[in-house]
Amino acid sequence: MLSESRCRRYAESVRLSGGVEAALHCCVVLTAATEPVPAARLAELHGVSATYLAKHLQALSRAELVHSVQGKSGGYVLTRPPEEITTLDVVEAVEGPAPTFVCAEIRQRGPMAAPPEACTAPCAITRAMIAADRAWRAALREVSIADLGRSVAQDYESDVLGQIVGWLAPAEH
Amino acid sequence: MLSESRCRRYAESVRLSGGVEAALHCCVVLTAATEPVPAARLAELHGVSATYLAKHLQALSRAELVHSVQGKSGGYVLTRPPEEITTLDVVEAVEGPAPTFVCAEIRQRGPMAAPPEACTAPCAITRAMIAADRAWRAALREVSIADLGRSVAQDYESDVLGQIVGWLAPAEH
DNA sequence: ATAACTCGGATTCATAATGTCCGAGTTGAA
DNA sequence: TTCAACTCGGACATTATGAATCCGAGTTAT
Ligand code: FES
Ligand code: FES
Repeated sequence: MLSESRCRRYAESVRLSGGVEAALHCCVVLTAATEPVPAARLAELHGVSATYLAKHLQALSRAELVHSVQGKSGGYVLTRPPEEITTLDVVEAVEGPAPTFVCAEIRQRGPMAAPPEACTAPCAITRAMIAADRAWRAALREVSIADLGRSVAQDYESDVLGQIVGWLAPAEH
Repeated sequence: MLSESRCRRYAESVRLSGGVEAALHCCVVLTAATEPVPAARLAELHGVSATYLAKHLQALSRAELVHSVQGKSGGYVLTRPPEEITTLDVVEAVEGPAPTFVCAEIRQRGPMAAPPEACTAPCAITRAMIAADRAWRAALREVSIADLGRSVAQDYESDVLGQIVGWLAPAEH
């Protein structure tokens, strides 16, 4: 459908799901919105599949980051002020709380297996991975949705968010 | 085959491939080894599929982390002293150099798309993700394979690495 | 010279992410 | 009060990616 042939050579496994990008962009938009925004409208705005984006918004809803308003003029609204929603919150909501590294306890397999009673503490390798994981999450926790909104505003001269909100509201109904 | 039903509920996408764990354990073992170790032997030691582990060792070989010695008593040897091989080197070799987050340029899609000429710099969201990615890699870079070996030695009283090397060498041949 | 043992890349299979659908619930207006 | 339209919510196919496998090329010790 799309002509894009975005060379996706990169494809081993550390990559995090594409839905994260959409979810974050949606959150930034919601930062500026004053009324509930339907998922369909957000999808049209971003040019992505409506049903698929809905799936991710549901994840945000489950994580209590956004509140869903049903009914005729319903949609999604942020539950907390944007300063209190971190990028990490969104990422964990969409990607799940899984750690980047899961130890399969390799050390307990094979002929030289370590006895289970010696494996109360995590393996040294696991510890290193967990430390890195913590660093990653800490960095994401430093940035709030509000920060992202401000950065976007600075990037473009014009008041992009304002324009977008304007486009959202009147919408031929 | 294996009775383990290791509940793998965690399954969204940030998780990094299981091969990393095996590769790192192999590197730690190679730290102590004095002679080339065949992939098959490493696989047996860890109780994992030989052919699959070979795949990952090849990745390490391509990344110039280990040198492959062919022939009758060949195998793998570390190319550099273990102090100069970081955990990050191994992870990148196995998982590929892909960043954790790839921006699909959502901002350039849809009715309110930003014009391409305004998108020379990466999106604010991308910047945040890149920063977190840097933090993650920095943490992994801090730990060398030699460090891991030392930590393992401290964890267990007995000289595990020595025992393993002993098991590797004589091996009914 | 031979034979055995090594790695190397190309191939197949299974899992999980992507993308989609229709039904339940709620709101707003007539 | 009734109705109708619009919303979200979870359950369902499809496709891409990772996991696991195989056999062939090359090298070395005998
Ligand atoms: S046993 Fe899993 S990382 Fe060492
Ligand atoms: S356009 Fe890709 S992260 Fe903003």
